[in-house]
Amino acid sequence: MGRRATAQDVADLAGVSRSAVSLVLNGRAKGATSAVKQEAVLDAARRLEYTPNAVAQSLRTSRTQILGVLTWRGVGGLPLHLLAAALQTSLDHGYKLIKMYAEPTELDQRRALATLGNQQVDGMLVVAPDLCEYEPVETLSASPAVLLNCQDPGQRVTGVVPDEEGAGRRAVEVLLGRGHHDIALLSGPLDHFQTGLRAGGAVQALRTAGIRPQQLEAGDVRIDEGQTAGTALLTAGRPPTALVCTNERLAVGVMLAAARLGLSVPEDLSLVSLDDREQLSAQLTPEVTRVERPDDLMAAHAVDVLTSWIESGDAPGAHAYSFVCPLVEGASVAGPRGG
Amino acid sequence: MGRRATAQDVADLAGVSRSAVSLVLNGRAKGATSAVKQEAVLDAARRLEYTPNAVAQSLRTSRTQILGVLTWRGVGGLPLHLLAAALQTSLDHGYKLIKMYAEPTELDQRRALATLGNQQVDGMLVVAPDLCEYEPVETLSASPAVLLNCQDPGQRVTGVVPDEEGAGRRAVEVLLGRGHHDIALLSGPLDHFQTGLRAGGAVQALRTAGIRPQQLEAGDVRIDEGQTAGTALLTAGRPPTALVCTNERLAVGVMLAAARLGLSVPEDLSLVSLDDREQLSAQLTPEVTRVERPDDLMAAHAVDVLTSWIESGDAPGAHAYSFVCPLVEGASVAGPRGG
DNA sequence: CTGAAAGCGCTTACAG
DNA sequence: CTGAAAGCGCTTACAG
Repeated sequence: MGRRATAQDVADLAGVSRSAVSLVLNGRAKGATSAVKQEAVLDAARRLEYTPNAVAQSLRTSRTQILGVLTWRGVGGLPLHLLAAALQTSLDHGYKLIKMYAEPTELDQRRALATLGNQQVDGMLVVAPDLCEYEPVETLSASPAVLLNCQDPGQRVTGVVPDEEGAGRRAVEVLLGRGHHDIALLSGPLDHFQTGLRAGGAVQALRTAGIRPQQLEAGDVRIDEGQTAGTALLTAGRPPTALVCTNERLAVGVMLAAARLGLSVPEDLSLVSLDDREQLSAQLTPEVTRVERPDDLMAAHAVDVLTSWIESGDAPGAHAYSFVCPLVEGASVAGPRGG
Repeated sequence: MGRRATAQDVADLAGVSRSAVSLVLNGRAKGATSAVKQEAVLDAARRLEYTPNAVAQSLRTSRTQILGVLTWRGVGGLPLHLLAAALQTSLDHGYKLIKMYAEPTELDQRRALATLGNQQVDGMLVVAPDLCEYEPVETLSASPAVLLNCQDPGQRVTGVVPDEEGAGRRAVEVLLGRGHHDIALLSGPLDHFQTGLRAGGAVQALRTAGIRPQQLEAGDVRIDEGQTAGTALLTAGRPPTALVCTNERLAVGVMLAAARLGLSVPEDLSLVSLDDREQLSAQLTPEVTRVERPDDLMAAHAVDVLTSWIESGDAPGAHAYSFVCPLVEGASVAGPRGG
């Protein structure tokens, strides 16, 4: 990049000392430096296209304006939307991000955190691909750190999570509200923590309404698995009038199954999906009613908490923030007889 | 994080000078330091859990082991898969990544590159969401930089791109090879550079075979648009026996349209899609035959070129690397009469 | 074979 | 109101 101008170069050109340059450029000259000199510095900086070397600044101030992000691959791959949202907010706050992948093993996590620590990051963000319990290693609880989409069972580190159980409940309530009694639930593998919560919330809402749910468990969260399960459900002796899917890929499969069987949504089957932020259910015809995970809000909140902690210097108590998953109404829900 | 141990601490504990610590830990002690002292240093470092402060190292060596990534939002959002692949390879090479979003405007690009420059990144990676021509600002061409999924029309900066035209051609050839003559093409908006290339390649292959293609242009790359277009195509007077979709979301829509109409793939319609790496066409039933963009290979190559440039110190000539898009056979192609 | 010294580019008390 | 000096934690010629 050629040689970059340094504060010394600016000082030389402006005819002042290096300290003066630093003060003026950092806005601490407030009357301590004559207006003429201030102008000279500003002008010299402009002409030399001077911008301070962030590495040198960091070494001196021991603040890097960098957040470390630790993430890993889950059943649906990386939490790309959460990561993108976190990056957006961080940049808005004037922080850069250094991301590390790690296997969820303790050794790997520790190694990645060490690398981030050497890099002198100002804080850490742990972003889980699937909602889970996360046991933080001690380095984490000792420094500014926030968990996103996971939570510390020991409550030592602040976590920001979606209310997945509430999302499952809400999906069911939409159908109950339209008068459905024959409601089925199609989920991914139930041993998966996140799916378990979603399904659990849905089942609980059904039980509360005195409905014994018909439950199907797909082998995997995939479109084809959804199609297979959907076909089985719809060709059974007495198919339900409504269905909740715990993931939108399953919902796509169900729509394909219904189309194949000549059945219409919502006339023959009302459908509500929990969303995984891939924008699939929104593009189906009819648009599928869904309960979404508020990735943008969650990520923004996590970054807000983290940066204000860094900037205030004192640790807030460890909280668990639970975010409501909002309902987005499509056109896939009608009454039990298509009404 | 409490106070981290410094090289001085290690030197004190080991009873040697700071220089000795640095030499031993960087493996440059080769006989210059007695074996006993080397052991003492290593041992002290271990006991203090010493790891060098990367910021201080960077300031001294003027190497950060950080790559700057510049990216922006395209029609399908961010190029998340390319970014994930680039991160993976970078970490494998011992480089961290700092990512910046920028609008594709020159001002924004310039600002983001300036931030990255202040951070003293060792090199820059420009990752485009959709294949395009990218006019690099001068800072880029003056430092180690590689373009991923875009290319410099002026050929000053190395670019790594997929052969989208070839992908379009290949999709058609699969159908021609099975004896189809009635082949339609469903694309996204043709004024989109990437879509234009895909469609162009397909049309060219069709023309070469003496086939005048039936072309449909969806208003947007969405499932529902694909479904609408697919329905129109399949209910027309004389529907084609085969179809190429330029994007997998369109293919999902076509599958839904076919299912609704009681038509089967591939018996009634053979289908080939160009893939956008969302793993949708792979999860349809039947699995859709597709031509994929080799994101992992492209990203790995871009990072390889960039890091070896950084490490060798001298700029390689600006190249344009074009990557072949491989065919992945599903079960969505048969002969014109379902044979 | 080893240690003392310089210096990367900054910021910030501290004298004058 | 301003400049000279120290120091962040490292690496690397350079004396001894």
